[in-house]
Amino acid sequence: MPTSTSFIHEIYHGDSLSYTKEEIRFIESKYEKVTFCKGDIVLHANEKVDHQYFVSTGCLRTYLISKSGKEHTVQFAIKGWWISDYIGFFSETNATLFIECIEDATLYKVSRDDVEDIFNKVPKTERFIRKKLQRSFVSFQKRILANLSQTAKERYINFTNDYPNIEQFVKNYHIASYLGITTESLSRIRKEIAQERS
Amino acid sequence: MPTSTSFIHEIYHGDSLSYTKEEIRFIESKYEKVTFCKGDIVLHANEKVDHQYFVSTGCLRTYLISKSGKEHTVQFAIKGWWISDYIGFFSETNATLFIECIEDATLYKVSRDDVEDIFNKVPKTERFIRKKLQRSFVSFQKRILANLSQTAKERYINFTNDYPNIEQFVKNYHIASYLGITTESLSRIRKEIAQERS
DNA sequence: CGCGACGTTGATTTGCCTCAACGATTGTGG
DNA sequence: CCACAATCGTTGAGGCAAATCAACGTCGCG
Repeated sequence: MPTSTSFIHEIYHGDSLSYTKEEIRFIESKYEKVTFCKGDIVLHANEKVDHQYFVSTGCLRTYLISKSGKEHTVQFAIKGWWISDYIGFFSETNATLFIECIEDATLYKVSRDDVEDIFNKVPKTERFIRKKLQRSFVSFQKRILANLSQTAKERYINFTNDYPNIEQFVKNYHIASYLGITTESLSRIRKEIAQERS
Repeated sequence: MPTSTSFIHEIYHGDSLSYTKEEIRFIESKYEKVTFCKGDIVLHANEKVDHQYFVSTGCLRTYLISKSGKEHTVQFAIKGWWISDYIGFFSETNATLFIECIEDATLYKVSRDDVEDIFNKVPKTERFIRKKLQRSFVSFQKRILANLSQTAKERYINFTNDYPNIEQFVKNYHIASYLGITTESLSRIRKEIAQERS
């Protein structure tokens, strides 16, 4: 591999624009490679949220701990996805979520300020990021619709269909907390589905 | 008012950038003013979604009709908000939602293609729109968290606190379908809250 | 091995839904 | 100006999906 193939190509993969070596060097200087182990907490609730993370390998999730002490998973992220507490990151408030590493991970982190610097120095990145934002927007809209209009069983089936690559990494109690049900209920749903297949 | 004060200033209100007269004329040419009456359906499910709408006056909502025939409200929009079926608008698929006018409204509509044209001709608008997107993103994230972690009663109380300006326009059955409960349940919740205040 | 993490199963409770009937309010035509 | 219907919200009775609480397998690992 030539040295010109930078991790930046992985992050900006799918961007139709091409970047000069200088632009790549600049962008590269703003990202920091970090690694985490299964079980590590990348960000704690109430901390300042200054970074977002691009996932190169591994798996992470964000979750809320509600007043009653229960966990509610907001997002999973695997290879090629971004993750952060986006409420905190975008509105510059302290975190409400935890970011947890659930499978040994290699990430590229970038701060909010550096994202802005990149937009200013290499404006064409802004379009790419806007389109990414739009796609995320679409999937969150779909999630809201699913929560409003589907039963727990339907949501589980759709989850396994939509994210087979995530299912293999995560525990059932992660999925339950993503679907908004208890582990016991998910267990019964899984049993029901297994029986239907016989 | 000088003629240089265009409706564009209303739409791009809060944008710190200033625009030349020519830029404003160009952007203006891409927007079309439209009016709707209470009860009008601005967009039907299964239609192509080519436009988004900026609300100048009035009130609208988007909703899904699920297989079981029930309505689920995704979004309300009043003065200063944008509305569309953003799943369809961003992913260029047919609408899954209806857009309904629930209070006589004046809107400025703009097509997906014209939005792109504006970005190309007046690139500085892209940043403003991206920031708007980020703010929407935050509120949808909060909605997902609320649905996952709060009771119907908590969600109702938070809704009335967060959107007092919307509450005055909409019927209780609109709110119920936004919160993901039935009108009967909302009625009982309201009764309970009223009793607590005595 | 023995312990802890994870998943399952059963019994019971509960929050919300469903179905049905009944006010209250508003708008409309005779 | 009243009669009437339509729309919207409320109330009650009964049912159901999922939560809660508790106990018990099972697997992997120090």
